[in-house]
Amino acid sequence: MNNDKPHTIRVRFAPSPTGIPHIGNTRTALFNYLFARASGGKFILRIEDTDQKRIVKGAEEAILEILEWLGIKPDGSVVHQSDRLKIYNEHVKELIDGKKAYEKEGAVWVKVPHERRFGWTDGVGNKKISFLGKDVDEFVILKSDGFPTYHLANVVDDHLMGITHVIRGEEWISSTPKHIYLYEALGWKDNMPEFAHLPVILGPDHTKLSKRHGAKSVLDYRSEGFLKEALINFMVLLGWNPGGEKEQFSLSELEKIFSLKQINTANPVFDIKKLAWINGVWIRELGENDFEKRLREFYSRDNEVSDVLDNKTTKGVLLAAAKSRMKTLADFKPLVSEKESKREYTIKEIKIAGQLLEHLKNELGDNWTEERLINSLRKFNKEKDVPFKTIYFVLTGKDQGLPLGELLKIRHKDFFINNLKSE
RNA sequence: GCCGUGUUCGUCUAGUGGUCCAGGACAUCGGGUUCUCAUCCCGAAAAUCAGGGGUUCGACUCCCCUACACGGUACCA
Repeated sequence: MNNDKPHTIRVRFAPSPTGIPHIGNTRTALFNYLFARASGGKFILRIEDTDQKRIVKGAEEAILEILEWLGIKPDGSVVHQSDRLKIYNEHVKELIDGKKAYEKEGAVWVKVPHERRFGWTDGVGNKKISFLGKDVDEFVILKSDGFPTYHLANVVDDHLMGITHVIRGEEWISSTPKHIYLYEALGWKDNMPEFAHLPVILGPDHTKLSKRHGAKSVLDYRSEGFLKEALINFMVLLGWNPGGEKEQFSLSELEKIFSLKQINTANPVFDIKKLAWINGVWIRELGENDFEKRLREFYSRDNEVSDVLDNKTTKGVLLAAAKSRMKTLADFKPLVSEKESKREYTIKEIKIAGQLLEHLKNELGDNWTEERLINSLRKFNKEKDVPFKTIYFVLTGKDQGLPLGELLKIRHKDFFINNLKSE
């Protein structure tokens, strides 16, 4: 099976369904996927459900949904290790028969020769890593519950599935000598995969990324209004850089230019500010129809926002005006909501509101157009020496927001008049 | 403790012996455009290249040591 097309690159993403993958784990999937696409190879999804006790309900569904949403589609069908117990058992037996493994305390163990040295050239950083056999602990390959451990199942599957490159997190570096030994013991030494270990993402405090500081899943980010394009762009730039000064990359672009050689060896620190920035970049990149589609998906259960989007006559101006003012899709509602909380007017502002109301009545009468409005506000600004910042506030009840011209089109003059009357 | 890996502006990074008294981006600060806020444009500040030894005519780039960080040290993955 592994020899049918020896030159085809095959990689796999092998998560265990013990929780919803956070952004770091998802980045591992992304890198595998990109490497496969960039080299014309295959990207396989394998669920490593060998630890029955720690399986979390819904975790596998979440993994699938993440890949689906991101557009990182696995090739072929999903493999479950729990379906392959017989295969692992056969290999365990082979190892026992060959005196490479032994039973002890109800489990099957392997001990690597102490005098040996196990080394490889890592695909990340292209550097040699090696361990002395004496530093590799004796380990279990088959647990007493009949399930294999990662070490055994991983090696057997990678070999049988013809995996050519094992791209995984750096927490596996010290296990790699065990894996190399297993390949040898099973007689597969001559077509071992290449190993590439990705540096893990650190939180802002330089400790391992955890829930506390942003190790959320991409599903969490999605519900906060982040775009998949931005998440992909952000993840790929954590530890990978093609060398130029370009910062914005689409998935399809990455599928062409990605390379393992350009992955850094140091641990990057997660920076939410940069994620927010790149998300804004991608929002501004959206065409009007696509922008509306994303908003409708995001606000599918919000009637107020849906109603606003249903108004065909104002939708165009609204979307155009909102787009440059958003970092996430969640920023849209505060921009358009009538119910948005307004702060208290100061005494001075109340006075100005009254004056402005008089001014506009005299200047505009019932004929409010954008041009007439702005011109008369300019006049008010000059005559009364009231800064536009204040004018904007007394007209809208907010310190910032959409431009007045757009607001006139969307909400009409009564909106302004009511704000000038209220205090 | 032991084993492994890493260390360039606050952060992401460019840089593979001379073109680097170190370039870009985010964030920060200042300015311009402007009806607010953004967008956009311009500019500033920000790294004695972790520290110390070598090697070399010459080191951010090669070697060694130290410090620190991260990973591993489970019948978890």
